[in-house]
Amino acid sequence: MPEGHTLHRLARDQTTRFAGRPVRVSSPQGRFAEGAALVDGQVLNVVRAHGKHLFAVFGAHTVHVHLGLYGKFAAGNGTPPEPRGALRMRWVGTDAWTDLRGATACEVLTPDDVAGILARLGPDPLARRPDGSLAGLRIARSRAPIAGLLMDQSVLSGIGNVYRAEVLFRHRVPPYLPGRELGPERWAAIWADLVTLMRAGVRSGRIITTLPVHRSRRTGRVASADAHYVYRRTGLPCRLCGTPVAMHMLSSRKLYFCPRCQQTPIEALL
DNA sequence: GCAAAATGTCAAG
DNA sequence: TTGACCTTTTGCA
Repeated sequence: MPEGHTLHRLARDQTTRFAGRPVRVSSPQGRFAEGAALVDGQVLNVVRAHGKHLFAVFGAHTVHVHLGLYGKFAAGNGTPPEPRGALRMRWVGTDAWTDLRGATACEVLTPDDVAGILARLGPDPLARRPDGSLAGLRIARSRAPIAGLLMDQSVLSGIGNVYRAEVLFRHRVPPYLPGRELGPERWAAIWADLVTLMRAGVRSGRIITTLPVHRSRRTGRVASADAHYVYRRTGLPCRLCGTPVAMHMLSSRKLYFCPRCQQTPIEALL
């Protein structure tokens, strides 16, 4: 589930489990063999996330991982399992191991390379001191639909298709509204909401946007079918107004929204 | 047992 | 705008 919350959670966990000690790094699949050799046996300093990018610092070498659509880490304690399938990268620490498969990017970078990537990324709601003002300026100058801008990692980073759809619904924003028509107050509210939602996502490891409405009285849990307002709910009734949830393709990604709750005020009056 | 889909990005045209 | 990339999971026969 690689939106920003996943990467920040991974950074935190991997730092806890591996940092401060040497890590055996290998690439059973072979595709990362050269990179692995550069850092194998080195002490891991820290793992950090910015948006959907993960940076594991081994002295002057940084392992950069981008999970893309399919990438996934598996992890455990004790002896790692026999390598199976396309295992791009394996870490083995003193009592912990982790396996990476399917990532779009897994490479060793210099500090300059890392700075170059960070320079291309917009502010991250999961930063220690979140500041959405730069993203707000970009949005206020753009004619592009807000639904597209939210997914643009150079405008703000870490938002994927789920948070995009859900936050627009939560604020009743029409997805095609041009960025310049959003207004600063609405942007401030959206940004603050993203900070809250994504921090909750780091804690739980899931994207739940419907709390507290759909939490079970008995167990306090949210069923996966109840975790979202519109994401992947095409044709199902909107949880607020009952209108069937709509799905459009926008820039070849699926965009989910409620055509009634997310109308512009003027359209709503017609 | 196989096809399709999945939370993403980049390069080619 | 379209396809390539990469792997696992889900859903249908």
